[in-house]
Amino acid sequence: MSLRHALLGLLSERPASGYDLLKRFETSLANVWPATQSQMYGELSKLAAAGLISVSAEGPRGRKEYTLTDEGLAELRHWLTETEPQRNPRSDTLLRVFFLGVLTREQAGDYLTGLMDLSDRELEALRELERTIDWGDDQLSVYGRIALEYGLRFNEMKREWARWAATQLR
Amino acid sequence: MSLRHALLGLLSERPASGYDLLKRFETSLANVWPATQSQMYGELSKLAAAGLISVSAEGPRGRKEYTLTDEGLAELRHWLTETEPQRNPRSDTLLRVFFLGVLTREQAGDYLTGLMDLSDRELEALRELERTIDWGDDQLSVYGRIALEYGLRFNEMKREWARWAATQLR
DNA sequence: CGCCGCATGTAAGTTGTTACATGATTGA
DNA sequence: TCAATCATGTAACAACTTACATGCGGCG
Repeated sequence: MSLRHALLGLLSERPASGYDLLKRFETSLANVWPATQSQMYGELSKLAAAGLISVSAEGPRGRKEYTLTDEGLAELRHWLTETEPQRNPRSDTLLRVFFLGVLTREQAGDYLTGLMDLSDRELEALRELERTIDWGDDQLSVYGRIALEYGLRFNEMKREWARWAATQLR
Repeated sequence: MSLRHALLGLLSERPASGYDLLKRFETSLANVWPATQSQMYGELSKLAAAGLISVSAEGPRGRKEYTLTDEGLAELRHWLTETEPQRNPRSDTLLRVFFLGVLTREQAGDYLTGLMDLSDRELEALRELERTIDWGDDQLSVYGRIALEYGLRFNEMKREWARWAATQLR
């Protein structure tokens, strides 16, 4: 149910079309809440039907610009303050760890060093993102940086954990 | 597609019924790959039809004990060694951070301290789990401990990040 | 003999993915 | 003019959730 809130959240900054929103998903939200084009257009229709957003302008090529309604903003605030972030996310990466026993120690070690490399690459990508983003003083910048910091710390943690785990195998 | 591999992985240790597997999901795998009863029974049927597992015994109350076949073990190894753990998981928790700007600073701070508390509680639960589990020398214990360590480090990281983020708001 | 736990299944609905389909506008 | 980008949508399928449904077996 969070795709709808992601859309409401983005629209709380400024009106946008489905296409615009898609771009935002591919950049800032890609690491947090990926969504496909297909899913987005469907969800936007539902949100409009529910009155949480409305079509505020129409442009060329059938472009529809959506604006958050008062009800939409209220729903966004309600979600943020009254509901618990719960869903403990599934982790493919970690699931595999449980079953490394069916491999040789060497193969298991390879898997763990592979994870280290993955975290390194991810860290580099996040640092690159940090450099390229135009950090202003707006709200999204403040909280965007906080989210980015999470990614940095998370990947550092994963790298060190994988390093430690590899030593455990011996 | 990983539920099937989780089932294959559990069956690689020893044969079990759907009911047995469900218990394992509720305990060891609950934090990594939650699954419902409904989903499991369906997936077991599919795995049996595909020849990756087979019914090795039938017991009272229609109990069916499944055993991993050679093909099933091969598939498990293939998954572990040849495929990339990819799906960067969605994070409800982090998504919310992006939109804290629509709240007051105080409300945003409350959210972050709420996350700290959540991590603390999770840490306590994992430490309790560490105490109660009967850690043997078997494969699953070795790798289960490694997975648990991940959980501990992850929650410590989240707690410290949330603490840091709360200070950023001032 | 009655309750609790064992044990399996189905149905309906939601969310998310992949692929297909179409067409308008703009800038080189 | 033609290619890239803008722009929206639909269909089929896979994964997951929630709720409903049923019944046997063992133990006290």
